[in-house]
Amino acid sequence: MIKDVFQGLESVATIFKNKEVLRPSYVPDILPHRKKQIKELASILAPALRGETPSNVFIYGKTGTGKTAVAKFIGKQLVEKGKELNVNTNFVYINCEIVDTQYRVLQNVTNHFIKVWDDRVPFTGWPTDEVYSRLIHSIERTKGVAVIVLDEVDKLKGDEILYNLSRLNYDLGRARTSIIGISNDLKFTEFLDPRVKSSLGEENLIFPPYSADELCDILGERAKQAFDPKRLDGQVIPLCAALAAQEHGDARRALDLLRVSAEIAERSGEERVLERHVRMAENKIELDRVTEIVRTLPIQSKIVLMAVIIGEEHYEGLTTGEVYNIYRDLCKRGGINILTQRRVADLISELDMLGIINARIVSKGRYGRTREIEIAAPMKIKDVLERDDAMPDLEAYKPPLQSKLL
DNA sequence: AGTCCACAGGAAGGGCAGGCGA
DNA sequence: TCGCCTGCCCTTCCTGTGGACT
Repeated sequence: MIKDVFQGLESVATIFKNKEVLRPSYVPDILPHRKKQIKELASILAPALRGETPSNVFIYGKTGTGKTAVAKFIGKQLVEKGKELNVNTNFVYINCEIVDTQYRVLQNVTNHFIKVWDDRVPFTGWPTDEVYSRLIHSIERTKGVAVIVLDEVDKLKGDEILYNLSRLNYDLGRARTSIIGISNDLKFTEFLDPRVKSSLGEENLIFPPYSADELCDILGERAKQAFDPKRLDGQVIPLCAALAAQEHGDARRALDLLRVSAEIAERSGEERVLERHVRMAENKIELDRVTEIVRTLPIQSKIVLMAVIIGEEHYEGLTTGEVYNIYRDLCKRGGINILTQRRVADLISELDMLGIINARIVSKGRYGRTREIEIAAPMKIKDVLERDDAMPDLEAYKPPLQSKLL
């Protein structure tokens, strides 16, 4: 019987002073290299402080370029300034990846204005138009301006909600609203209803990716709060910044790298974070990413992937036909229906696009044209597949002999 | 030069699930 | 609740292809 498993662990010396500032959800007080965007957004929303309607804004930028941080930062300031000037300003933040239907967006926004628990709109049950009129009523009562941020707005199911929100101002009396849509998909607006498109895109803000130097500043700023300076080796921050800049200037990735590096250093009982911890963190993050992709793959793709792994262990220059033979065996063993080779070829292409395998077309002359396939991800993914309940039993499985050549 | 292999990959269409309006 | 629509997954059928072999 193990008693008190946390005994001794709670007081272990920690490298972190404040780990929370490295989390993606944290909104810093200083946003380096985003002065221009902050100024622009502030000037767009400034009319709110005079009780006038600010324009709707569409913010575009790749992940980790500070869109959300800037929006939240401005929102906080707006509400504070409003209090100072005695103007009622409200700021509602919705992440559309989590809240993705018309009803739930309306419900969330409405509930932001309702302070009494019993009066809140329930998760389900009300007709959508009733929630809408409750929202109008609630905003109306504030007699002020409400800024509604829809983060990852491209994840919304249907654009009706955008249309409804954008026409809120026509249904409101004294109160006013402004919508800020945030997306990392520039093409998103192309598919919108033209009315919504023109309404949402009154103002457009583009957030460019950070350069390696800029990421250094951002990390430095956060690191000041997160660590005691002597806990970090001088090379750690530049390395994290350089690795993240290689991707697409993603600050979130840079912060993740720094945090995971420090966690690894801490767990291995070291006093300082060193360059090699960053390298280990890079591998760990990559493995986590691939593991997650593999774990959530549909069963047929998992079996194809397993066939590739087994094939690579037994064959030289694995081809589509060989993978298909192994795949068929695995399906038979697991009692799973067998797809056609045409379909499996497409699944192989999909795995290739996900970066889990490499498949390149080669011509073997007399012996036909095919794809040569190899695993591109760490071999640990085999464990992930084997742990899957739906996978066929591989006990004592031997793939068919390599068909030709060699 | 022509043949032939082992596929790649496009096109068309069937079957099914889920969403939506009447 | 029903019928319609849409999107997705999949099959079937087909044409195209690079290079070793004849």
